[in-house]
Amino acid sequence: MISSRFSVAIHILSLIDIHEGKIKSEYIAGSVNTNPVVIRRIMSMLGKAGLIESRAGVTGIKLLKPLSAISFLDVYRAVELPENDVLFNIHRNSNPQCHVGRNIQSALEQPLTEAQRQLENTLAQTTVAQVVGHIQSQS
Amino acid sequence: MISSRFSVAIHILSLIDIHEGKIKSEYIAGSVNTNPVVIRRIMSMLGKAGLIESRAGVTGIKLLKPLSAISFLDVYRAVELPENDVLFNIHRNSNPQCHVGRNIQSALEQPLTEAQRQLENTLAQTTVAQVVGHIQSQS
DNA sequence: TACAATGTAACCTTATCAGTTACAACTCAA
DNA sequence: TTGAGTTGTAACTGATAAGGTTACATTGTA
Repeated sequence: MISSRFSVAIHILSLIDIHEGKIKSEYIAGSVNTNPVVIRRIMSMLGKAGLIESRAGVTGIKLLKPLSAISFLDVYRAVELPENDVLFNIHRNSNPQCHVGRNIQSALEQPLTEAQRQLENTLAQTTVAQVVGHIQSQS
Repeated sequence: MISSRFSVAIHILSLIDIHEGKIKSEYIAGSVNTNPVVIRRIMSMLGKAGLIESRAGVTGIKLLKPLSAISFLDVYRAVELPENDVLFNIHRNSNPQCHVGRNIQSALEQPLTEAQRQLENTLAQTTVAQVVGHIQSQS
């Protein structure tokens, strides 16, 4: 299952936008209902992905792109798939002396890559701005 | 990341088909390069999903459907998503006194459900028979 | 009846995640 | 310039899940 970091990250970005950056990690933690360090940890990933910027000692977070230019895929890539960007964990070390063991990996690669591509395609089509739009339309 | 159970399950089904069911868990384990109990554990899930049938004491596994009728989605559902069938873990317990916290969950539900649906759609379009076809076309 | 295979429970190790404490580094206002 | 307040991170603690392993009861068959 994809970790809750992903949905928390979208929550964080929405709050930054709505409060125009004048917000601290402790406030965000109060809205998410978790510890400020959890928030700062996720913000650190968003920062490394070039989505936000913040500075030690300074209250406030800057969005480096408008939310309409930040897709779910951008967020997903920022906080998930740490090393190899692969969704399906194909077992390695199959027995090369077995015909099936020798070829199973290459047989799985194409369809599973395609499935991941479709998932990412869909994630690319929603922006965080749409989330804020939905939230603002609620009472 | 989706666990390797999924790819191992496809490996198992391919072997059963190629050997026409005359095969034991120990042999499969040799091809996958793991412990027979790991294989039997996954076979148990495939059995509960109605894809295969085997009996204690009897060598051999029966496919309950032709591989051309077993999609990657069938296998995925058999061995992953144990309880709630949800791919994205949305954080619960957001602060209901915060406008964002109160509405983030409903804002995320629709796009994430759609993304999962697209992934599953793609998985539904590949069958395990295609994997066996690919393997048999190799040397 | 004895052998061989399956089905499962139980345990261990490892990895990841989320929560938490602690603290260094940094800003800015008084 | 000092002190309060904030961020950035390291480190530790469960909790949970996965894969590997041992052990053994159950079952069918030669």
